Amino acid sequence: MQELDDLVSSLREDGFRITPQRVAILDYLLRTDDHPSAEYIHQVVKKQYPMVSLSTVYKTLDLLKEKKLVGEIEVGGQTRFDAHTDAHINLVCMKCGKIDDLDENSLNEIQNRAAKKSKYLILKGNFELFGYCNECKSALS
Amino acid sequence: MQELDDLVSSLREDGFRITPQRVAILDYLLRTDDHPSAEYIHQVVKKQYPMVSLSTVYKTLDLLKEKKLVGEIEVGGQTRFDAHTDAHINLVCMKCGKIDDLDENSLNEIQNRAAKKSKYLILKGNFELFGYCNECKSALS
DNA sequence: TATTAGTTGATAATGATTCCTAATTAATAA
DNA sequence: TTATTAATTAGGAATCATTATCAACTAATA
Ligand SMILES: [Mn+2]
Ligand SMILES: [Mn+2]
Ligand SMILES: [Zn+2]
Ligand SMILES: [Zn+2]
Repeated sequence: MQELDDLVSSLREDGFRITPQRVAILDYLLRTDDHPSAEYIHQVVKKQYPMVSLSTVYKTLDLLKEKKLVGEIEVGGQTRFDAHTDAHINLVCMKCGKIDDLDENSLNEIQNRAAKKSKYLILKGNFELFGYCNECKSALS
Repeated sequence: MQELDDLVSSLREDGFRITPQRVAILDYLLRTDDHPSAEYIHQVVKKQYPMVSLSTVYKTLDLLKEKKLVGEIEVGGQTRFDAHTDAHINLVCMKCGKIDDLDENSLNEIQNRAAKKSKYLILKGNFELFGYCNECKSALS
């Protein structure tokens, strides 16, 4: 994938070492829209690279967050990660735990207006809607 | 305060027991706009009611969440609470940890539009902007 | 005032995340 | 290609916010 190669090159240019662990984690994050937890990323990546440790997953995620290649949202006491870095809505199903993305044009404008009104220097925004997904709401007790 | 009395009455009508601990915790949440953590609520309430335990703070917060009298946002690995239950933006300072409220009319409309587009049954929304508050951005290294 | 089911306080358990460090290895140049 | 070395990793221990447990207490009711 072109995007993966570009990002890997840019990490190397920034002086970071390119390890198979880092590439595998970034590759998975770029391919999925699952909003996986660190634990889940570990399970997935281990299938292809059984040597990857959970510690390395956490450290790689820290690196990718710092480089703004992934975002994070905290849900139910754990952090879920997302390589979809434009401002968007995350729909969180409170029953099955699924998280879906939803584009919403007005978010950037809201963010700019908020920066002006509040005098905060805004670095990122998280927009979360909690409820039941289409499947889970049908199966409500 | 009238609002406190009304809410206490409504809790009693729902069959919950009215204890001094519960009243003190709800009273503090209604008076502050601090977005306190459970630990912080415990510190504050203990000054007036030294017998309140942290366990009780957590259990009371569960009750108030269930009754939708308080909302919660997860920030930096801990939960912060808010009796301001209308849809609004929470501005989170990543340096000093302060959280400010900011009203934004379009949020309810966004939420309705998202419910239609996604087919989710939406139960609540959290809108968080992260950055540096006016004081902290001036003091940036 | 007695009854009793709901509530509390103290403490243990849990679990996601962070910390620590010896062993490994990606990157560079001889 | 091989040697050098500082960055990175793996694995386990530590942390800490939250949840679970349960005997003692008490708000509500009659
Ligand atoms: Mn997303
Ligand atoms: Mn708020
Ligand atoms: Zn669902
Ligand atoms: Zn600040």
